[in-house]
Amino acid sequence: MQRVTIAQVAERAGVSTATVSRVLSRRGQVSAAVERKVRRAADDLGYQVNVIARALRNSRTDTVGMVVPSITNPFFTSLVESVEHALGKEGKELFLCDARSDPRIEARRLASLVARNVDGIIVSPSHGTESRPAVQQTAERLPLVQLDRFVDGTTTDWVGVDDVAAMRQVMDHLHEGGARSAAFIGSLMTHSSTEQRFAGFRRRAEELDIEVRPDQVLLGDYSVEWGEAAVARLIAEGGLPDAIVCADDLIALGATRACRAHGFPVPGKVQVTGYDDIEFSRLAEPALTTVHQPRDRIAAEAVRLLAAAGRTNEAERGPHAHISLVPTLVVRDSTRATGAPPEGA
Amino acid sequence: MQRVTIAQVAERAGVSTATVSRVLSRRGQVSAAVERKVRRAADDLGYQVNVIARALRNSRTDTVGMVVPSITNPFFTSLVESVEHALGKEGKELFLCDARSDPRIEARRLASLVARNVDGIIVSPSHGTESRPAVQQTAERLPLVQLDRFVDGTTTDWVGVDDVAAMRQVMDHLHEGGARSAAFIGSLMTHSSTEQRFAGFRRRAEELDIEVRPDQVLLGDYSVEWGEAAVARLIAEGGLPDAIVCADDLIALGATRACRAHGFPVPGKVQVTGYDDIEFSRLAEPALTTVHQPRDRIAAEAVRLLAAAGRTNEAERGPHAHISLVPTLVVRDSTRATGAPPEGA
DNA sequence: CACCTCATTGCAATCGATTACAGCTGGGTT
DNA sequence: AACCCAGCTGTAATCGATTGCAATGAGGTG
Repeated sequence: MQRVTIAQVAERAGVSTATVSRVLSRRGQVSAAVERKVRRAADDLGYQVNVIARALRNSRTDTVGMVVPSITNPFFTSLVESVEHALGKEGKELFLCDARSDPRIEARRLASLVARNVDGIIVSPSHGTESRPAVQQTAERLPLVQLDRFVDGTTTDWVGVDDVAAMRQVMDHLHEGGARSAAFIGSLMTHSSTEQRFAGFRRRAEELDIEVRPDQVLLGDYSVEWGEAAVARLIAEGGLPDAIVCADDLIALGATRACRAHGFPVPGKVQVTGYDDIEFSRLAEPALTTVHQPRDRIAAEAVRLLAAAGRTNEAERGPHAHISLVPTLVVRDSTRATGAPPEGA
Repeated sequence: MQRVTIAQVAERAGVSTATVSRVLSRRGQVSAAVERKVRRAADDLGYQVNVIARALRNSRTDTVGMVVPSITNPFFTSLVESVEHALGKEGKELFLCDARSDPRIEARRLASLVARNVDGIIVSPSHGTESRPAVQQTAERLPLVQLDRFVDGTTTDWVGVDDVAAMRQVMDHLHEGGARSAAFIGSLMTHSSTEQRFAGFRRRAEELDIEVRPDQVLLGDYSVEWGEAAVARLIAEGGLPDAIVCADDLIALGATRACRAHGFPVPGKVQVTGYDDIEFSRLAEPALTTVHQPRDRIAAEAVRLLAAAGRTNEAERGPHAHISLVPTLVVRDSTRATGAPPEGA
């Protein structure tokens, strides 16, 4: 395996390894005749550079590492796709790791990426505080950009959306649809995204005079199951409010399902909103009103920041950037059109 | 970045690099006192091996590469998750690549994995024939296992499910539900999976005397959109059969949606089945009857084959294994319970 | 006391590609 | 004719970890 080395190509072409390297990496001057001989030999032998050896010598791998909390969450997979696309344009490749929402696994992955000499790391941290040591240490060694979520109290580049602004749009829309009370279903506050989204939710609710009962703020995790369970609890403990605002689409999908299963039509009896605009939010019954994140743009900015960090010397690296993009509300069928009151109200 | 080398640890501990290496990789004999000194020094400096350098020397990277047609297809992401899990137990890591369903990108990814000296490759080829050269060449250099799909006429290890047996179960179930005619919606026959599934479909349909009109076999790609479009075409060109058998869940999700949108209740007027049992098949309305693939088992077998291939010398590698697991039918609400005739029949 | 054994430890080569530096060659200058 | 220069090519050092071989020294034996 991987038998053909530059030395063999050199021998076959009757030149030195230096010359072969110069031809194959297009650096330095080589006469046309020799170049032809070398290329010929390389093709004949099926030569392929050994990226490992090159990386050791250059301490550059043209590879970027990415760590996400869960590869089965469609939001992250589409983010990964966008990142890979953006990197492709720069001739870089992506090394993807799944942290399984566990800061310890996450720390191992980060360490392993550092050991692999990736040129930079893009991470969406699993935990708002427990991810800190690993992320911080990693950022001291390599260019690192946090994506979507971020760790409390770290100073690294970050790209994401303005959750507060998004929630403002959501609440305004629900209010127009007649909602005067609302529940919030999110993950534990250990993710910055839930924290931000909840903050935006609460602030605008107050401003619009939408009632939020403290026992109707339910925190679990980003999953369909949790959405279902949370709604079951709401129903058991005093009934549903006019609207249920969910911190992501998976939760919203589960919540919608549970509402309907318990005989509360959506959006007839209760409006439901999601967040992320994953593909299935469009397919759900009813199609989900949600917040669309500009994934390609987020990815592009992240890649740009990494590239910039890679070029400048570590010591003179400037202040870190926090890039916050504005997401857009996608109105579908799980909320009511303007002004319609709740059924039977 | 990555500043601490074995030499620095050696200096700090007052020993040679050889000794440090022996301590840190637990090989060879080292006195307890020296071992302590070395570990102490390594910890103090925050030493981490440079995997690149080690890989160059050992020509082993403890990394397995995986190439899938599309990372946004939930079936593949859950397969990836299973593979990563299985590899974790062996102390290996996964390098994941997305081929975007393009054999050319796929070829590039494979080449890059070879160049990166991965220990083995797991690939679900994008195309039944065009993927051949790249897969074949790669398999000559490295242990390689094809997963789920395979390339026509290649001799490598393969792990997947028995599509024909699965389709047999599907057809039997539909037949019991009263179906006497059926359509098939799949991807182009360029994927072995569609090919196999269609073969199983057709064979059992014949045996059960279920009518399959040639113009009701529609081939596009694995996507929700195609499922919707295909059903629209069926309706436009002569109406729906008793059952629609789809080559994967995404198609089935789209098909179901389109049926309902055009006023054909599922399973009332038409039964629909999927394949893969992705998470959203359970959440769809109605929940999808589908074929569950034993993903963990598939992944475990693939990893086992790779490990075995890695141990034996390439030359004396035995015959290649084709491991075919039996999937199970998951009956949900998009098909009819035993014996019920179509509505209005 | 001479000699042997065996556990430790160090030296230096090695993996494969890159590149600073030096050497060579042929043509152009004065 | 002596000298320069530019363009090409080769030699050898380098990246960091591993490991065969040799050296060292402590302890044991006769």
